[in-house]
Amino acid sequence: MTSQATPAPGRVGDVRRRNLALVLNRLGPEGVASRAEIAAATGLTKASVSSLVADLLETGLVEELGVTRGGERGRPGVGLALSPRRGALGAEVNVDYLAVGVLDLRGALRVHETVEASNHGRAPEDVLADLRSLAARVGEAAAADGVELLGGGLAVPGIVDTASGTLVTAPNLAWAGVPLAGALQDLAPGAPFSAELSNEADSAALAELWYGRGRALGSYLYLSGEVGVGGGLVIGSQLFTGAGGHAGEVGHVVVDPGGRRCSCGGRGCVETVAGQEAVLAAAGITGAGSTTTGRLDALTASLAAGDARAVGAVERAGEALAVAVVAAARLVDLSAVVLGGHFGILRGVLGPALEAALEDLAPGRITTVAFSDLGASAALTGAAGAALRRALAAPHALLG
Amino acid sequence: MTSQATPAPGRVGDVRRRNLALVLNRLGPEGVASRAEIAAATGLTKASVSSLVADLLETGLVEELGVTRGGERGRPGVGLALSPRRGALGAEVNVDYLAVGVLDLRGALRVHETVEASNHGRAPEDVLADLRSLAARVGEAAAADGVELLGGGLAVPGIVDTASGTLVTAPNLAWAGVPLAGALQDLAPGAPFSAELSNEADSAALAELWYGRGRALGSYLYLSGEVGVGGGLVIGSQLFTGAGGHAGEVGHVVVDPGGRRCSCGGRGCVETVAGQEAVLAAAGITGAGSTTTGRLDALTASLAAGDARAVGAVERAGEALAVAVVAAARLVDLSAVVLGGHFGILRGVLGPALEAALEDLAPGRITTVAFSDLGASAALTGAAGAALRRALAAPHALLG
DNA sequence: GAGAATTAGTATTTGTTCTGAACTATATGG
DNA sequence: CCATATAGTTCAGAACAAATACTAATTCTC
Repeated sequence: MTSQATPAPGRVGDVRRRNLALVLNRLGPEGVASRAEIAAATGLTKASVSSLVADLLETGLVEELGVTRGGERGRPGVGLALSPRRGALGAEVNVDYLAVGVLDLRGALRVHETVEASNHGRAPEDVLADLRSLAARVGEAAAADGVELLGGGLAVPGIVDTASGTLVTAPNLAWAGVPLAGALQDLAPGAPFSAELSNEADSAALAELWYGRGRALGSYLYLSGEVGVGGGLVIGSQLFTGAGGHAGEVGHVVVDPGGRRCSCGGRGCVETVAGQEAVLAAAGITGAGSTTTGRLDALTASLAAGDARAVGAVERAGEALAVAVVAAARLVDLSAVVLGGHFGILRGVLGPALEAALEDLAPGRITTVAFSDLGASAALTGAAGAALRRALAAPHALLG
Repeated sequence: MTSQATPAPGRVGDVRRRNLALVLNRLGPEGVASRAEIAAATGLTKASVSSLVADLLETGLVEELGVTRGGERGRPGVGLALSPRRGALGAEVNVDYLAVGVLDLRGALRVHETVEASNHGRAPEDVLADLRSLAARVGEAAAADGVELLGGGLAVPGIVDTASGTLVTAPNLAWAGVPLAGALQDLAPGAPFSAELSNEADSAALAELWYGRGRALGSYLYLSGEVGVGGGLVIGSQLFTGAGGHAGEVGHVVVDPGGRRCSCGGRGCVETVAGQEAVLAAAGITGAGSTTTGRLDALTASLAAGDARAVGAVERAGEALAVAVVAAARLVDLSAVVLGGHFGILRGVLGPALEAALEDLAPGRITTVAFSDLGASAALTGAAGAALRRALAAPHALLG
């Protein structure tokens, strides 16, 4: 829910909490700054910044780097930066694999391990047991590398209830109503911030914002091509979750009111044209005795060979995506799109088709069409990054 | 822009500013409360509430009502309520009329005056001169009625830049790049809060939220049928302005990728099917020698007579709107729509067509389709209401 | 190379604001 | 008339940032 929650009364201590986070966020993007620079940038006095930084050093989130040479006159400042000795664990349960990684506060993915496994229809408890042991192994590797975990995050391909840690429904895993609170607790045991559950497309969209193509954009629609078509809306450098908490569901925007029935019960949805199954079927690639990965490889081979049927199928997918992108552009006033997931491998044909359709449907409206370069670690990076930001937003929780 | 602006440092005084607004908002919806009730509801101590209320009484925004009888034991509380002696002026410049009204803090429209005039293509300075004298007359009437103005707002049918008070473009008025800062200053001269410029559909959407059908909803898409099709997104009881500040532009969402070229340069936009001109043309109602109002009357007459061509035109408009509404439902996770403006007079045919199309395209997704009952004063009510809320959010500005 | 200039960071006092506890004020009920 | 209950006020105490005056460390200039 986006609505303003409980009307918490303002207390005197809130001021310090806010200023701690303010100073910390100054350190975030730039990397290094001195107390004096922070004072100038935030409007706080040097005295206040000194006091706040002392607390932040105590939390372990920040460390001093020693004197920074400016070549100018006067006493040199002491460099301050986010500590690479603190991090968060990000995990992803997907249809074809499990993945866990540890991201430190400087943005480096310090450990990263993937286990290939077909999880569709598998019992959740079995998958979660595998995830638990993988997370333990990665967590130990991170500890050996000197990274202490602040929290964690788990991204899943389905609709989630973050508050309760429940996976409401994940058609591609054939899971529904799976309580994951226990699995979340085991991701980063003993960490000061609790792990949260998130949707995979949302996490990937955030990974783009913090570590990928979105850094330069600030506001964009992220499109994730997996089995379905997922989406995440980033508005003003923040994930926009909408009225009910599940915004950005691009897969079921209607692009052809007279079109085919969709599995959602609707008609003419994006997924009926640009979903993986729809594209493969339209390209004439049958599923007989082949894995999803194998069929996608066949599709890229057909595209490379210039097969007209395959090219046409991907072009139609691009046109369908364009209709949905224009809807987003009009409704939430966006001008950029970032494409990730399997859309990346279709880039050569999909990109031009999408751009051409956008020019036809709404000339000049969309000014940026970018493809992700984060690859398969996007979702876990986003989940871990979100955990780090929860810590950066509440540093006071780490103080005695 | 939705992005976080300047990183203002937290000061001790911020706490009081926030708590003043917190207490004031407790008074808002309910109407009456005692200091003790406010303390219990907000979590502030009785001592703090007493001190805050003393300041609020000084601002004139709040007044004591005398002892409230509870019939229970103990000392009775003193009722507190927003003062009906403070209000804001709302104004609207539209194609066919000028309108100005004064809304008080209790939500009553105390004065309201409309001047019919065809403003299309008229010189802005002439229209604004008329507006100025109308606002002066209404302002004096309000003063005579004991209402002191806190601020004002002006709603216009076009794209606005609120920060600079500029009307960027208003095709239906044939205006572009009109600086309105001067006109805004003259709306409520001497008022402590400066008047702001807003888009008409956005203001109408807010009027629904605060005084209309939106009170029970909290999140919805408002659709305004004027010459064009405008929209306003309300998410979590707040107007959502999107990445660039102009969200909710429903009129140019693509509903028919193979459809007609639109005046915007795009193709198959909502307005090419559900815009006033498109509907009238499809209904076979020619424009020869008749005003817009006259042609709309002819359309309603045809509908009442069951004319197949007119009914079909409105039904197709409903189907086009449904595609856009589903896009909004998916992208920002909404489940309610409120229709206003000229859509109200088409209600009998448009409502069922829209609902049927919604059931076909996305069964169960939209649970509420409501029509506005605020009539022609919606936009000015929203503009005035926004001015009142600016005052309620910053009561400290009224203290010495 | 000594002192002036300049910038970084710290210590101390002051004013604002909330909290908590004790207190006064005003009602109901027996 | 007194016990009880609720409303509201007063006052000391703690937390906090601002303002001011200070110390620390470096470069520039003569």
